[in-house]
Amino acid sequence: MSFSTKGEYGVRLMVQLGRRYGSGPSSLAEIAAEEDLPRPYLEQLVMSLRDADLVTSTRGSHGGYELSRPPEQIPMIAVLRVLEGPIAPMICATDESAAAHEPTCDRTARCTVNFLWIRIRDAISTTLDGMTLADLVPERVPPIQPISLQESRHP
Amino acid sequence: MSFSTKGEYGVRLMVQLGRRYGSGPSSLAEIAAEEDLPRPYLEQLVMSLRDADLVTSTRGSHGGYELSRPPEQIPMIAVLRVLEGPIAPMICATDESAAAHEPTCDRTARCTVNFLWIRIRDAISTTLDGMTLADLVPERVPPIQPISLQESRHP
DNA sequence: TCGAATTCCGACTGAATCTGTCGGGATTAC
DNA sequence: GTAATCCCGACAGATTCAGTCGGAATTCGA
Repeated sequence: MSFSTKGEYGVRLMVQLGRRYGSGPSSLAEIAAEEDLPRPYLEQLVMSLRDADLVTSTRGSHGGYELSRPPEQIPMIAVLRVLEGPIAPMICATDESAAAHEPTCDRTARCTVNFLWIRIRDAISTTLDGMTLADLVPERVPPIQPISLQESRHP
Repeated sequence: MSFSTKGEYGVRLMVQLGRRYGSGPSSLAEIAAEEDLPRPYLEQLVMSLRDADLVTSTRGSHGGYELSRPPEQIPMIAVLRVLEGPIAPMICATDESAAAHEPTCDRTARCTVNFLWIRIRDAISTTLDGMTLADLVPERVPPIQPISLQESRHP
């Protein structure tokens, strides 16, 4: 039972974007270097985050990615759903299609076992419900003057 | 983010053993048939459960498996740890080696991100801590007379 | 207008894990 | 002795992981 690196890398990417929120788009190369992650792999991840409207992209030179809204308004459960798929310890206990009660419990012990998966799922969901990206972005850099960057960035 | 069928099948197996607790060993073939699961696959799972001393085996004819102790004394977290490995949403957040604080947080965003994985891990752990196998074994069959079985089992 | 920087996108791949299957050996009750 | 059962290791197809690669499309700035 574990998340994959998709989840880890993707969250780290989002945290970086959270720190830079308000400074315009950041290129993937920049973030990949700072987090020491393979840029082509991050590309895959950020595309799904974009499709989910969690980040927006700007093409062309000086383009990049930025959060689609402030970190406080980005629930971590949404981030993880995009990266890792629905929070479902077992197929019978999906969180997204919670309304669609499929009667997959035809065998004897299954129904009672579902109780376990649902408890686990709910535990994760409620934990994540209370968290936004802002909780993971402690050192928020205030909108920076591009002048002060120039000297310390590329020596 | 999901458990594998190891977890599902294994738990279903344990529930079956819970229902039969007190009736002597049950053969795998019996349980596999009742739960409609591949017996050779269950063999693999039950061996690790045996190695973890959650079930005991009796070899030879009329042998089989049974719980090593009553369902009330079998915490579900122990069952899932055996079947699925340590409860760790990410490598940096293992539950078993919680004492060994490895300083894997050398990069910038990692430390803050660990906070997330640890919260998730703790949510699962505390949920599971309160559950034993007895919670999943509602219809407990009292020790059965082998005579009544004989006619209804193999017609 | 050209070139550099960037996103966009699909295809490919080696390794690992999942989900089993198979075949036989060891042990025990009858 | 024989049938039932556990024990155990090897194998294998499918899927996912964790990337890599190459190039097309877009945009900014000189």
